[in-house]
Amino acid sequence: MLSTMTNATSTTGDTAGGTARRAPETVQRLIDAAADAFADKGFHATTTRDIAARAGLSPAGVYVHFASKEDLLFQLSHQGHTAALELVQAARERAASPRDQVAAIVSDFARWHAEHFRTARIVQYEFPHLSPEHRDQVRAQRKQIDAVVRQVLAAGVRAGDFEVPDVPGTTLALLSMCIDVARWYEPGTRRTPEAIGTAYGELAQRLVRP
Amino acid sequence: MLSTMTNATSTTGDTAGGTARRAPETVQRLIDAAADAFADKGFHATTTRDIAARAGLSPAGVYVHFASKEDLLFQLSHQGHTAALELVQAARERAASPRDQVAAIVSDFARWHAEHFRTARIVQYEFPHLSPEHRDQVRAQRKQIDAVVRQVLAAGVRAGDFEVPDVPGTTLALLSMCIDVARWYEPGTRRTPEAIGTAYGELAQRLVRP
DNA sequence: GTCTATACCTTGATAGAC
DNA sequence: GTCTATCAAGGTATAGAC
Repeated sequence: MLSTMTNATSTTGDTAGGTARRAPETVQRLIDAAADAFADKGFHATTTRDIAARAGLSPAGVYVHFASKEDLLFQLSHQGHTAALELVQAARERAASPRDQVAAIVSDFARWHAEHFRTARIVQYEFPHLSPEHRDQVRAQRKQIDAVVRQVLAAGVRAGDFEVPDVPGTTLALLSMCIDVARWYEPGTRRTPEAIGTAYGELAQRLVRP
Repeated sequence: MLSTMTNATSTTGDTAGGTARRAPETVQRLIDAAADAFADKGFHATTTRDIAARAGLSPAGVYVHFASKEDLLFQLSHQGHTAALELVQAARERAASPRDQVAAIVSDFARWHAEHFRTARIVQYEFPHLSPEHRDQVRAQRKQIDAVVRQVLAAGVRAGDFEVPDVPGTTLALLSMCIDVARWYEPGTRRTPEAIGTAYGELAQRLVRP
């Protein structure tokens, strides 16, 4: 799937069959360090020295595992989108009716953007700083997330459970609502991530009811 | 109101009574140049050299009018938030009933985030890069926008036109929906800014109906 | 109020020993 | 696979002439 990955990072691709055996531990530590740094200061304001230090490596140590700072951002974005997609798919499978599916998906998606708001901010807002090739890959992941919601809305309309004049537009609006949580949420916000999720799930149901 | 403005930029404050007479033309040209540059590359990736060049000045010319690059970001953010607030207030005054007011506000706010998506992105997503003092000032402007929507929702509930279990939460969700337009919109998107506005206004009405 | 020139610093990334 | 040392480039901001 990630056939255009750089050599420097192809060792991360052990999700396929577990053939890779070369210590991916440092790689993940670097990704986590980058996530912290990018979340604190933004992609461009973060130095590779800072990332290396947070991971307990020398500045040069980064380049053994990643081709560039941008490559680090890509791996991080890719992991984040994968997590989000799996979350949304799991929510759909967990619920039976379109009504419950919409609530489950929106609830979990919003909650994820609150709980992981640091990662989510990078994933959503540093996207323009990816290279064109990496942007394309992430865009493909985003389309998959969008497709899940759109299909559920369409199913609900077909079943007569929903009244949605504009399915693609409403899909986008629902996802927007959740994604924007990452922008405004911070620890100590009035509501917990769980409460935000529940509230947004109910808002979604109100929006699509006939 | 902007009493804590830096000296370097206080000449911009001629909105009060028109007492300032010192060519604010170059100042605005610099702000516009910064807007273009920040939108293209982000705040931190933009160089002061680039801003100066776009405004037709030497690198040093910037510092006659602004104390720092961050100061430029603040002026730009402040102008953007002022425009957005005025837009929202105008929409409320234009409509009579809470139902029409919600539609007008959400429609215009969403449309603004599409039409001015370059400015809006800076305004919304470079916010963390403002200095603490400047962040406070912008936060105050945001609260004013939020208050307008919240009051309209509350009025609609009182009048029995709306059913909104959670007024502050729904206010936030409606604004979120609109703000996120700036993230995904780009010229050539399926729908025009006007169509997006209309669609979002209708979504808002669906969301709050009893 | 704008320029040229530049100080002074940090950046991303590489070379080569171990 | 990690280090120390370092490069070339480019960063913000200032000094001082005009």
